[in-house]
Amino acid sequence: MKRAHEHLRAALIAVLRLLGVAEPKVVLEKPRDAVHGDIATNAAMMYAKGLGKSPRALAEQLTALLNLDRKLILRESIAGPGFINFEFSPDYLRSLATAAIRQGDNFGSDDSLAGVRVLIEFVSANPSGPLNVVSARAAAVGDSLVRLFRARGAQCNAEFYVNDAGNQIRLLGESVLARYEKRLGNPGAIPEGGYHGEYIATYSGSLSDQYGTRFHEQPHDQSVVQLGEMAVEHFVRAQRNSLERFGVRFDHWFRESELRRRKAEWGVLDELRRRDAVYEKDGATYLRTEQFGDTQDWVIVTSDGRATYFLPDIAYHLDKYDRGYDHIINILGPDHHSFTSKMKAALRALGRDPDRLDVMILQHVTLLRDGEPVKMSKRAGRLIEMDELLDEVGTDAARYFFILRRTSTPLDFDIELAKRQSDENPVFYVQYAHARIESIFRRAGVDYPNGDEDVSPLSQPEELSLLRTLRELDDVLDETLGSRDPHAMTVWLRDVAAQFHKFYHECRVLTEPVELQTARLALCRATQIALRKGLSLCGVSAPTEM
RNA sequence: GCGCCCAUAGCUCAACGGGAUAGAGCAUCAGCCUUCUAAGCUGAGGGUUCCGCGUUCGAGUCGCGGUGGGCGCACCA
Repeated sequence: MKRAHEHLRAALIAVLRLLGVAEPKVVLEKPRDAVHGDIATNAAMMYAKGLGKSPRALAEQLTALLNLDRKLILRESIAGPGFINFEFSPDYLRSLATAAIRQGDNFGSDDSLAGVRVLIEFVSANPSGPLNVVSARAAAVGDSLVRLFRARGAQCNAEFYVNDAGNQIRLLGESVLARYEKRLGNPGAIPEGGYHGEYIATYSGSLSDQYGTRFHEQPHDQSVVQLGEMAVEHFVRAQRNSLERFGVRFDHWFRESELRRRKAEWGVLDELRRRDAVYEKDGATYLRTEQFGDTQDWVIVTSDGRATYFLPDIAYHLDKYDRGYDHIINILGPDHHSFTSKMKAALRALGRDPDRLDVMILQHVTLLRDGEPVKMSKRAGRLIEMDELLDEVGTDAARYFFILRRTSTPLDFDIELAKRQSDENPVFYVQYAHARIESIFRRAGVDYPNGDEDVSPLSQPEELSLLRTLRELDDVLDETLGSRDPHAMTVWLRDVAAQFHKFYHECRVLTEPVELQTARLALCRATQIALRKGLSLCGVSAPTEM
């Protein structure tokens, strides 16, 4: 889908070389205003000074020397301070329709990232309760990124880090046991820092039904350990179910307990010591993160000899590095601001290249109901859970809404708006375009076009604009992968749907003579393929009827 | 106090490594269905891109300094 761009770039570079530019860098961009054409370059303005010419004079010279394939680029013109604007040939645009039909589900995909290994860690919620809405946002963003990387042929893995070790799991066990004892009518108190959520009580209840008084009778410590482990498995399973329901599947659930079993955190400590990156103070062991670029030093071993969370986390990231990924991407919630500088400093201290690690911090999700903030679910005392949200608005609307804004901005999620089936709802606008196309095929009673159609009758402005927009999927993939943010996909989908609705309004399909009808059916089919592809990259369905 | 993120139309947001007259949707107002889904389309109004200085042919975009908001700054995870 880059044929015209690649051709133009090569032609411009050749001409600039001819004029004496040693290593020309050519920037091609889409003009903001469509009247300026399809592709613009500022090359004449960039190199005018160096070549001792005025930008416009250089632009004249460049265009005179350019040897362009008119099947791809129809014409060029010089404008403004020295821009050169190029216009796609209509034949090139039309060829995109049949190409899309032949590519089908592979439309927009290529192997430009073949051989690149990418690891994306996301959600990684504590296994002590159900997933909340921030986790849901992370799931939507992370999974879409995985799909986008794979569309470019990268070997991309999704990973969930399970914090199933350490003090918090003991607290979880204590909390479950306390609720369990209460249920049996025995005294039991949730410890300080323990878990009070109602889901703990629900889970404890199911235990007393299933196991009777067993955990009351055996030694306290044994019960705490067992119940902690059982609760972890219970909540991990529940989280996995919620995520699968959301269309999100992880390749690997990485267990912190596995690291601890290998004593990986202590191996890291040894290596840090060897590199003289730690010191003792007040009985605790500090990592010299400040020396390696953070704003402060951090404790990695407490004065009573326990590793803090940070140490096994370093071990975990070292493990990611050792697995040989080219890009290691973390998607974290808004309460992890300190993570990036901290972890990069630790990696630097260990002699690793911190640039391989890319940390995306997601901003908050504010749930609204008709504009009013909702903090608690109907069942009191608890944040809204991901499952409750899915019950109300469904997977499609939820996934789309979560990537509708850039990850760097807080997201207002209006539950009533997401449920509303109207023009205010951006998901339905896009899905409606897809369903509308299907209804044409239903009504026509014809087979889908196979890509051999003669599309030369397509010449209306609406038809050509639609084709231009379809081509841009390629640019959208570049952008989403570069920014590690799928949000641009929703902008493009809206644009495709809008261009289609305009076409639909201006151009009839089924009532036209057969040549035109055939060409327009091909265009409709290409649009449908593009919409389905874009939606599937977001994990959203493309309904054929609405 | 230190750090990260954000600030664009009444509201929610776009604007692809700096580009030409800053665009959509919602809301408001005015139109369009005996013809393929009106969950749609067309048009109108609406802006000192938070402020100031700087960098340059050119700044919403980059730099510095402010202002306002969000969030972090544990021998918790």
